[in-house]
Amino acid sequence: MKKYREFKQVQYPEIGEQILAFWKENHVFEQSVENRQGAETFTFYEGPPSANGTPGIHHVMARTIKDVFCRYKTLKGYQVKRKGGWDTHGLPVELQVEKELGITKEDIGKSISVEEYNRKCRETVMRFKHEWDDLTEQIGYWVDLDDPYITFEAPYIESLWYLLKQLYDKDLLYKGYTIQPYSPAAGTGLSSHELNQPGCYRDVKDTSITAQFKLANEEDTYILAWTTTPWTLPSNSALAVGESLEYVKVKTFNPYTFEAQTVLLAKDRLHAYFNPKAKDLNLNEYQPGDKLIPFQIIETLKGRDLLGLAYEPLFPIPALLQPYPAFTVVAGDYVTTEDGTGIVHLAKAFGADDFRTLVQQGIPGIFVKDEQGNEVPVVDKQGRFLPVVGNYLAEKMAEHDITAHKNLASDEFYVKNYPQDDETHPDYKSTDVIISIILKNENKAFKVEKYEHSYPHCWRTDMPILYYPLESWFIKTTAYKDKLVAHNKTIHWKPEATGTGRFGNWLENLVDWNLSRSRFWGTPLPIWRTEDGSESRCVGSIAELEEGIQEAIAKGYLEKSPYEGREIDLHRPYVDEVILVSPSGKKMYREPDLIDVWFDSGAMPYAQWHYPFENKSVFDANYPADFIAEGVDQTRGWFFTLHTLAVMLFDSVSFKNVIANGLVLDKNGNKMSKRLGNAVDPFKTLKEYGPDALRWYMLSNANPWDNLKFNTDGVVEVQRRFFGTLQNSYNFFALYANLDAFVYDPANVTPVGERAELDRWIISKLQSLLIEVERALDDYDATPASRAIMNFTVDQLSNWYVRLARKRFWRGDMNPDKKAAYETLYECLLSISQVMSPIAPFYADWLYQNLTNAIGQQSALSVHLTDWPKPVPAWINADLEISMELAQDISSLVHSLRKKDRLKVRQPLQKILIPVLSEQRKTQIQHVEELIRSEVNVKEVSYIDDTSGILVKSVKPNFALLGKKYGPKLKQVSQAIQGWGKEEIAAIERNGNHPVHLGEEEVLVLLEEVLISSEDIPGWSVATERGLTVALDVTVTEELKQEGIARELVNRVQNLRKDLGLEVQDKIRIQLQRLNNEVDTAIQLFSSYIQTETQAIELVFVDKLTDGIRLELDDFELTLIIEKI
RNA sequence: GGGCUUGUAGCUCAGGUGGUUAGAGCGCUACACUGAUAAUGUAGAGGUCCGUGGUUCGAGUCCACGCAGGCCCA
Repeated sequence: MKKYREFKQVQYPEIGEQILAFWKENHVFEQSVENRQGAETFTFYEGPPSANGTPGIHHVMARTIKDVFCRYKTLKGYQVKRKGGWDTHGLPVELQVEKELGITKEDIGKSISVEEYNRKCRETVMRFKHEWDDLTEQIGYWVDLDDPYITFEAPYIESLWYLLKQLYDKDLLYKGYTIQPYSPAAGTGLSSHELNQPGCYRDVKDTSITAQFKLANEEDTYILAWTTTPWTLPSNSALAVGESLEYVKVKTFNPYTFEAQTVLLAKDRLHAYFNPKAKDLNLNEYQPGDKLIPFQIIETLKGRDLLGLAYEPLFPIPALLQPYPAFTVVAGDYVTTEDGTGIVHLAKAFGADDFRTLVQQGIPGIFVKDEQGNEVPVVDKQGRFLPVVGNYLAEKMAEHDITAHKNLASDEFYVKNYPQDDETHPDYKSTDVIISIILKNENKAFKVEKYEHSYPHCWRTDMPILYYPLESWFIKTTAYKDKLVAHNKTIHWKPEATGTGRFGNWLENLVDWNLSRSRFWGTPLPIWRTEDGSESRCVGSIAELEEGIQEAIAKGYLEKSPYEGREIDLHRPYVDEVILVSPSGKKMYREPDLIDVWFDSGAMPYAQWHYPFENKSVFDANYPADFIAEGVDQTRGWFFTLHTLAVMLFDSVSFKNVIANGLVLDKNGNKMSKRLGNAVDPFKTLKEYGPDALRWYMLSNANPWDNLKFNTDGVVEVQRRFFGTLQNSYNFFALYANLDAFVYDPANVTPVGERAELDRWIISKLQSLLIEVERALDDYDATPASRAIMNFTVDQLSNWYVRLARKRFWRGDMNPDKKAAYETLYECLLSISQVMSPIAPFYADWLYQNLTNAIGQQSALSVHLTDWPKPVPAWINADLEISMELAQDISSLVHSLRKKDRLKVRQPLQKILIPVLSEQRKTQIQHVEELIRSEVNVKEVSYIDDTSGILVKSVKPNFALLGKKYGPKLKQVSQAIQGWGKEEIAAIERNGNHPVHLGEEEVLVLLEEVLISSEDIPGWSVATERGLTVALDVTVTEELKQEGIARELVNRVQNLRKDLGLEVQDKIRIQLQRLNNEVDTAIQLFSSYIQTETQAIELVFVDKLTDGIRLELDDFELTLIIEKI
């Protein structure tokens, strides 16, 4: 009976299905977790995907990485719980719902209620859960799908509220403002998504001004700064320069007022403002109105020299003046000399860069107080100047006699043409133009021109947008910057650069986390405030909310609870209906904002367990995570929010090791997109190639943090080269083990020390492999691990061990050597099944079971329930590994020599000659001499050494050593060494050193500073590689020729046996037609050899064979008949 | 525009701390082997190591500036 299953051909996708069914039936995943009950935990956090879209091939990548390390740690003895999760809130869900319903945000609350809308979102968001679960199973990603966390569920949100309240109580939650795209025409802020709609950015011609800012402490000296939004100039409160840029002071004249003056701008921008033709003009000869304006550089200085310079504001409106350090020069890292003057005007309220820079520099912006005493920008939400500026402009228009298309009142100075005035009116003047004229007249403008650029427009109103400060709730992350940075340094990032670079820099340039989103489907901000904003509170639990509701009912502010007769739902609109009572007894309303969905996912370590309301001990045992993995695009998303919440609330990291993987691109390196049709369908790919080759390809092809150019050719190659070879090796084992009725008996194995050299070699290699794979996986490096396994399997085990050991398997009956060979091969295969199992879990389990089914109870049910194989250091034999490498190299050299002389391996040759320069080298080769002889089919190996007198040595400088010692003189020294002959080499070998003359000087070159080798044997055909030289005796004697003929015949008979479909153990009779020449002689001479090899009971010559098979050999023809006995 | 990242053979990728002749697999060409055979071995062709400067006796490797692709952020 066959103990080991044999396979003609293997369908990898079927193995996937079979093993998956096996896992399910036997609850292998559950067992792999339960088996480790009480063991040390290894905590993994699942970054929740969103199920409102179908999964793509890149999800296979991400999930494979997660799975590999969780499986590995399980084998290593840890208990690894993996709770799945779903991300359910956010804009993509809303947009999808709107698309399907054919509505826009404006319809919400009108044609559709918030209640209805959110119900729709809730239905939509889990739409593709089934596909996701399917994929997860099919690729073998082990994660608990039965009890996942879901971010829209009330307990989850309750945990979020708890965390928010912690922040609120620590005074880390505050209301401020941020510069956002805003449409005055529509009266609403726009998301970046809305701004990226096609057609939003349009080329428009705007009036641009290069304004002159007069230095406070220098006569007639002005800083030039350029802007395409002149209306922001009244809000200017600082100017930014590039610290390392070069600036020049130029003596010249104002082109509008012709006044003599000195201006300051970037050196690289000089040509944009001054005509080179005017370079040599004399400043004294300038007449007002001259076309060419002379100029003269009087000083060059660096940007950093300008820092702190004070200047006078362009618009001296008393209400707008601000205390020092306003109106000074600061450094801006984004300043360039691409356009403008290399000096950038900053208006805190109207630019995100401006805002950030001024906040960092501690410089006030230009704001005025409204009736409530709040600071507001000088442009209102309708997009027009407040009267404080409007009045000034109107006065100046009168003063400078400027006529516009209509009489502009102080509240009619719109910064863009929002009233849609007739721009074709002959006197039409935009506010930008009016400002320009005023500045020109007041010697405050150096250049005014129309400038065409791309500017964003509101997709609803088609009107230009403004960047405008809007109210938002923030988490004061900047207060924890140092701790965030310090904790990050303890995190092990793969690749490291993402942690230090992308993530580290992000932390260094941290701004407060803007939590607010003006949306409907998401976690509501649990903050209630009185209408005047004087009192507020943050609700941290459902109980607290219900208490508050009761209080409000008692007070008469609420008629009844919005939750009367329904389950608690913390979403809008229900929470919006809740009114709370302030400490002073006033009504409090919820701030209408939702929070950033990244808070949802960043809080999963706590919220997935409904912490702290439930599962406190589970949380404690699983915090922080040992390992997480997501795409590198999550750096500022999930990675950041996980880290921030952990540091701010728990003064801890939330993950210790993280892999940030790259993108999966199409085979040409383009981004995959459903629209372009180059997206790879993971289900189709799985069906075709099965999960193992796909997973293996993705991890072995390149490091996961490099982008992967996904090409199915690569999957095919992995399947053929690695899985095919491995399967072949297994089949070979199974075939002969079954013939010999060999069954591996763990209780009775041949001690390694008693096995053949070849066995001990592959076992040594195997130990090295175990160590290497373990080291790589411990360092979260799956790619080198997979490559090492592949290399061992293909190059060492299959192409060397099995090839050389073949004869031991098929020759004779069971004997100790044969048993050891079976055991060795079996152990290698078994270990491979284990170390490959994290990466290729299906095939590995299948292989493991095929190997172990015969020994029943003594093995585990599944490879995933085993312990990681421990390497045995005592089995590592470095000398033997070197010897075997020499055998491989020598064989390769002999093969190439045979090839040069067209001598087939089947033709035996007498001997090879190997020069050896040391006794040690000789011993190493002698160890494997037998192997070499049979591999290359030669009778003997001889060695020649110094005593032979025929060794020809050559010498090369060892550059690494000599370079360090001689530096610039290296060339001379190495030239001298290369000129050495026999005597010098002999001398240095004898004395340990040899002198070299460098002109006058003499230096001693030491023996270890040169490399001596032997690359020639006079009179022999030799080949050399990596310092190893081999010569082959190519003489074919009569005897060798006869043996060659015998081998040739054996070969042909074997082929015929196979053609006839004979089994390995079948016996035959051979009849040959007599030729009466040296062929007959050869065959007779080697008849017993031929008979043994071909299992021929009889070998007879006859005179005439009528139905014989004609064989054409190299030099002769044969006619023969073989028949089964 | 900024930060990070990648660029080595036709393709996919290796190439600690600088060392003179840059490797592997696939593909291609030729030859061989044949009791693993839809497997295997050997040899050959194929390189501006993205470019330009620099440091050095010596640069794929270190530095600077570019170019091209990618991600994130503005």
